Amino acid sequence: MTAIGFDRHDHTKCVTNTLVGAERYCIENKLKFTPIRRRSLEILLAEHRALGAYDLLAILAREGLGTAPPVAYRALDFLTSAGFAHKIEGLNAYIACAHLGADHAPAFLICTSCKAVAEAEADTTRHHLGEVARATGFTIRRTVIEALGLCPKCQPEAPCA
Amino acid sequence: MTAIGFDRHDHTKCVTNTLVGAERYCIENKLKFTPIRRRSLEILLAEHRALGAYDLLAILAREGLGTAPPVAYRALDFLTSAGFAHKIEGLNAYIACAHLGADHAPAFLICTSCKAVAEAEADTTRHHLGEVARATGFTIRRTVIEALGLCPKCQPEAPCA
DNA sequence: TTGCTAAGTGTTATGCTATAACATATCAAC
DNA sequence: GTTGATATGTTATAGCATAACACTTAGCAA
Repeated sequence: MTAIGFDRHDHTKCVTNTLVGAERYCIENKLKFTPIRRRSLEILLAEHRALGAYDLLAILAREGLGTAPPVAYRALDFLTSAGFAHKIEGLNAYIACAHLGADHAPAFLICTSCKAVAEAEADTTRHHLGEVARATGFTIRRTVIEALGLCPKCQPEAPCA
Repeated sequence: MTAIGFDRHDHTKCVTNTLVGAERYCIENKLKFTPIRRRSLEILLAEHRALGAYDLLAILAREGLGTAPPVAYRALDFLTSAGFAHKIEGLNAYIACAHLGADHAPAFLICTSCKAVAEAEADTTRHHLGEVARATGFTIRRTVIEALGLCPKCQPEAPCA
């Protein structure tokens, strides 16, 4: 398992790959990757950090792409539906998907200090929850798996570098 | 593992046990189990369903126990801090703890149709997330593990009884 | 071309969720 | 009975999200 987010990595590649992948996915599935949607994904991709809908809106507004809340929420709905972004329920915030293409149950490690987010795959967890669900007759639509705490950089003994 | 919530069980016992347990815990830890706090827990315990803060407030208001939002949020803060209740992040709602006393990482199966909630223990999941956390140097404070979907009663082919 | 349809966008208004801030009350310890 | 800590009452406001409706654009068919 890999957890993209806290480790060093080639972020330019990370951004490009996701944008290219999203573009291809949209063509294949006849979805419209409009300027607002594309720019919203770019903004979320800029850092591995969770962004509130109104934070996103503020940036879009600065760039003349829309001023009212629905603009941001529509873009976020599109991105999350398509699997290009995820909502972090524990923060009421959004983040670009770090494993685009995988049909996945994402799990997140969320730093409550600097809001950095690492995305991991949650297969094991999913199986575990799946067992309980089967036993009780429950049908799972979506899983929310989040660990809130402190990232390596924000540990008490080693303050943010 | 058990998942309290969807199965038939002696709910009167379930309520009484939790209230008695909460009372004992408060005495042992010198916490004040005031009328508002006690009544709030009773209200959450009434059903294995998630209740919004304002739903709780409406009931408290009807009974003359407070009218402004902070009343409900303070009670909920107390109950969740003490481990008597949990917040369901996926619904922005609250539910009484079904495993009082256990130092636990709860996992929830949440019916998006009728809002029934089953609480299970998430030891396996916790271990799994713990592994990833250790590998990346992340310190976990709290885990949110929720599966959203349909409960046995709300399955498409068998509408709510 | 024209017109139809579906999807996307612009905008206003509103509702739900949560907390800040400050005044008042209660209670236990000294 | 004063002090200090905790709980409660109250007003106001901040933050998150969506309903509803008008307008526009793109694609397709007659």
